[in-house]
Amino acid sequence: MAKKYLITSALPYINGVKHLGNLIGSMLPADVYARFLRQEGHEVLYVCGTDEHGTPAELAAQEADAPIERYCQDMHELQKRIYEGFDIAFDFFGRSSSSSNHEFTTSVFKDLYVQGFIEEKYIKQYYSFDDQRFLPDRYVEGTCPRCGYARARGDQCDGCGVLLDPEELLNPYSAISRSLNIALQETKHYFLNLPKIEGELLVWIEQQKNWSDIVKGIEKKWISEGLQARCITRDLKWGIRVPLEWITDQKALKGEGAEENIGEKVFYVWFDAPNAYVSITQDWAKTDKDAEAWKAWWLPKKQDDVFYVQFMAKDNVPFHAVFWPGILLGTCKPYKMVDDIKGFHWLTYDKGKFSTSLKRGIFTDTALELYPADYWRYYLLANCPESADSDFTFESFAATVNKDLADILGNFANRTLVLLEKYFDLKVPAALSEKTLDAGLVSKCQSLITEIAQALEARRFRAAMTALRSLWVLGNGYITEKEPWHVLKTDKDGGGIILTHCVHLLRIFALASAPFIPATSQKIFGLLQENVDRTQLVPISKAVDFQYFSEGHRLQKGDDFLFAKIDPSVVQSLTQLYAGQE
RNA sequence: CGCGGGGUAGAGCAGUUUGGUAGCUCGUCAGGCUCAUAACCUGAAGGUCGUUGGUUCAAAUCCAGCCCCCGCACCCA
Repeated sequence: MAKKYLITSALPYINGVKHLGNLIGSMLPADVYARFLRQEGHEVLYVCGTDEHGTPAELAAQEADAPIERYCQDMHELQKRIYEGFDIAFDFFGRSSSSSNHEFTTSVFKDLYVQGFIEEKYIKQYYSFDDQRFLPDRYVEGTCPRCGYARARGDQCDGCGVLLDPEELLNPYSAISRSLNIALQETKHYFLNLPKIEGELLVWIEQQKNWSDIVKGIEKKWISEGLQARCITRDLKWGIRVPLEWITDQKALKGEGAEENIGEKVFYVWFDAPNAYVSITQDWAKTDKDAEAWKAWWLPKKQDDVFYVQFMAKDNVPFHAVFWPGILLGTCKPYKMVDDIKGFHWLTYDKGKFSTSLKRGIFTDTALELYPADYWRYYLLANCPESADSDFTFESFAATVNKDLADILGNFANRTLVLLEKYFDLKVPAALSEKTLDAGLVSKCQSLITEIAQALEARRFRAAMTALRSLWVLGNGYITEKEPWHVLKTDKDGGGIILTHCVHLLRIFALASAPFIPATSQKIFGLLQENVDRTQLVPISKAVDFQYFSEGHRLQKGDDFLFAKIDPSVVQSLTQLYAGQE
C-alpha cells in the first residue's frame, strides 16, 4: 500500500565543507531510506538544505573577507554540488535564509505570540565595540574567578572545568578580536515559554513509540531536568528579523502601549533552522506546478496520512525531540509532527575527532577527489555509528572496499561475465523453467532479500548492510559449488543453466544494492543491458525473479572491473596525509 | 555522586527494544576450487558476553550495586 513518507536530514551548517561524520550522521542514511521507499513504490519527499544563520556564519564570512550573503550563496552552492557528487537524492536542497523561511518562521512566531507562548525578558550580554557585535557566551574569554586560568570561556573554564556565566569572568575580552573594549549591556529578548507547553508536549512524547534508546534517553534527560524558557532572539543583523512593528500593533490592540525601541533583532538560529524543513518544502513546491503542494506534507488532513522520519546526529536530538515539537504544538496549528527520530552517534577519525582547524580527517570534498562516491557510501553505511561511536581509518576503509566491493561483488560479476563471454558470446544461455530452477538458491535469495527490506523498513542500516553482503556472498557460493567452468566442458546446456542463474543473481544484486550504492547498481544494469531508470526500479521486496531474462538476451562486459582495489601503500600515505597537523 | 556513550573470541563490531542452543568481518590453521581483481567457497581452533548479587524453568538480554574505558577547548555532528 503506497503511503506518503516525509524525510528530512539535519541541515548542515553553512560555514565550510562538512566531513564524513556529518554525511553518515544524517544525509546518507536518509538518502538510503528515501531511495528504498521510492523503489518500493511509496510517495516520498526528502528535503534538506543549508543552515545559514548565526554568529559562526558571520565570522566565517568575515574570515573569507566576503559579504555574508555572498558567502552563504557560495557555500550553499559548494555543499550542494558535493552532495550531488555523493548521489544524495534530495527532492530539494534549500536554504534556511530563503525568503520563504523568513515568512514561515515569522508566521510561526506570530502564532506562538498570539497563543501566549512568547514572553519577554531582559538579559545581560557583552557588547564588543571593536567587533561591533554582541558576543555569544563562548566568544567571551577572560580569567577564571575560581582557578585563575587566563583563557576561560564565557560558558566554561577549560582550566578547572567549572561552568560559568560570562559576567563572572575577570578581565573579559572578545575572543574574536581580543579587544578588551567590551561591556555588559542589558537588552530585551523574546523567550519561548516551554514550561507552558510542557504538559501538551509530554502527552505527545508519551505517544512516540518509534524512538530509539538514544533518542529517548536524550529526550528524557531534557524533560527530567525540567524545561525552561529558552531565548529565541539575538542582537544580530544577519538572520530573520523579529517583527517588532507587528508586536507593537499587537500590544496596541490590547492597550498595552507601544513596544519600546529595542533595536534590530533576529531569531536565534536554533529557532529558525528547523522551520526551514517546512519552508524548504515550500520552495520545492514552487519548483513544481502547485505551490500549495507543501501542505499535503506539513498540514495533512490526518497526522497518519504522512509518516515523518528525521535523521540527525545525537547532538541535534534535543532540538528535534523536544524544542521543535514544542514550537509546532505552540502554534496550535495541525503541522505534521515527527514519527521517528533516527539519531546517530559520532564517527571518529583514527580514534580522535575530526578537526577543521587541524586539517584532521576526511572532508566530503576531499573524499570525492580520492574515490568514487559508492566506495564511501558503502563503507560509511556498513560501519555507520548506529548504536555507538564508530571509528574511521583508511586501513578499515581499504579492507572493506577491497573485500566486500571488489572481492565479493565485483569479482562475482566478473567471473560470471568472463564465463558467459567465453562460452556463450555474452548471451543469456537459456530461459529458466520450473524444472531447471534451483529452488534452494531461490529461497535463500528470497530470505536475504526479505531481511534487507525489513531492516530498511525499520531503518536499521547495519543490519541491512550485513544482509546485503550475505546476499552477494550467496553468488560466489553458488558459482563455486556448481563449478560451471567444469560442467561446461561436458554439458554445455547444464553449464548454461548455472550461468543463467548467475545473470539473474546479478540483476537481483543490482536491485537490492540500488539504495546503498546507486551508481554501481546502474553499472550492473549496464552490464545486463537493462536501461532501468532510477524511478522505475523494481521494488526490493519483489526483486527475486529468476525467469526475468529470456534466452539470447545480450549482455555487455565492461572494460573495467566494477571496483578497483585500494593498494596498502596508498593506505599508508593517505593515513599520514590526513592525520592532521601538530 | 556533573552529563552522555561504551565494556561480547587476537583486533574491529552485531545481537540487548520483544529473555530461549553466542553471531559477523579481519587475522590464524586445515581443506576444496583454479572461471575470477594472488580473487572465491567450506570447515576448525578461539568467548565463564567487565564484575557481584537478584528475578526466572531459562539472562549477553530484565533489575540493583560496583569496576574500567572514551567524549564533553577551538573547529564540529
